[in-house]
Amino acid sequence: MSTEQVPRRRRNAADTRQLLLHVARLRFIRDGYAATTVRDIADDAGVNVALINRYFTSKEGLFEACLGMAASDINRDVDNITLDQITARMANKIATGTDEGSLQDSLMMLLRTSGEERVNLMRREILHAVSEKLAAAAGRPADEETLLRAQVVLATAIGITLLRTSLRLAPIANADEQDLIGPLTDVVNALLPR
Amino acid sequence: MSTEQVPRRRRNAADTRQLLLHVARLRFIRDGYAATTVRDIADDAGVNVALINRYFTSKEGLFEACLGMAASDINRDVDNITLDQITARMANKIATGTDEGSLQDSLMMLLRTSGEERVNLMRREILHAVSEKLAAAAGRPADEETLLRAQVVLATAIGITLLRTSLRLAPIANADEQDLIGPLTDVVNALLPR
DNA sequence: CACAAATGTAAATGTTTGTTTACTTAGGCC
DNA sequence: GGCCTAAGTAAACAAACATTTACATTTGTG
Repeated sequence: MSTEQVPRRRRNAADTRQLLLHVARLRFIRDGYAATTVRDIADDAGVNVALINRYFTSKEGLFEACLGMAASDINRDVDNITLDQITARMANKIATGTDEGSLQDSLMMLLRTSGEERVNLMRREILHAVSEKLAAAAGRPADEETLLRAQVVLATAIGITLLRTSLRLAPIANADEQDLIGPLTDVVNALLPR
Repeated sequence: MSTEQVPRRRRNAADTRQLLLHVARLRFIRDGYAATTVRDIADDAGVNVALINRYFTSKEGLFEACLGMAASDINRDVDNITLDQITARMANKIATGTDEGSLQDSLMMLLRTSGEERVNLMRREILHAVSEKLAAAAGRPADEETLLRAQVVLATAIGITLLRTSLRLAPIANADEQDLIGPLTDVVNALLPR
């Protein structure tokens, strides 16, 4: 049996910064901002606590950086999306496991709050952009009602993600892509008919 | 101008207990478990911190009591509900402001976690019961797919509540009962066709 | 009215928190 | 190859935290 020694990482600021981002994101998503301690994060990364303040000035700064990552990931997912793709991509991205930058992760990250008002504004802007892209995919004039309906689609995605990852409620938590695609198709077609 | 002195409440264990429950629920819903301090709660109630431990043994105990309240409230809301009522009641209960025991409050409370596994089990049981009642309202045999579809309805309610109360995302955050009833009807009919 | 139990408070306790400081170690460049 | 800067660490810091203890006040009752 190997000694499970992590292959001793060489000193590299960029790599360490990235590593901290990665493990912090997982913690923030799973436990939330307040319940996550900077020592938790540092231990996960196998580095000293002080590095968090060195690279991100504060716990808050690290959180904002994680939020920025989630924003990029989720924007990439919904960019130039078409109405036909919404259902399939939602089912796929939601059902697919929690790998780095998955839609589930990004959505959960967007639900986390640090209490800072600036962060709340960021979250609102990101989600507003997402719902506008969904509304645009519907192809209809971007009126208030279309936007509202797009946000209900978004709400469904968020709710499903919550029930699956945070609450682990059966059977939806164990549903695979194939199980989800039917209900999701019905919801999207009902909310954003072509 | 009056001195704004709160009408000095007489000593009464039951009343104080209830008062603590009330203000704690609001805090837990708004700020989450970890971000809420027992001093916040005690100050809101205008009583000494030690009373929390006296009446609920711990912060955790107080949280569980709040969760129990939310469970009762939400069960009352979905008990014996019929398919026709789901849409109207969802739209009404979601749109209606955040008064004591509102559906929005109960749902938000169910999303809060203290980290304790026992609490996670409670939340899962409550939501499972809710989704079973929704499935029962659909009138169809209680197979897995009906339950899954009922949980997607629940997910939509949760998502909308989150977007409204926690993220305050416009325009869904400002939508009134009349604005919501259309999209909600479409979603419920699509997921649980009669 | 007195007194005992119930209700409430103030203050102290020991952790845990995020952050800072002073120090050590590794790595690239002339 | 020595050296200077970048990268990382250990230890200490004060503030905030949940909880406990010891004490005060109110309230119902004989």
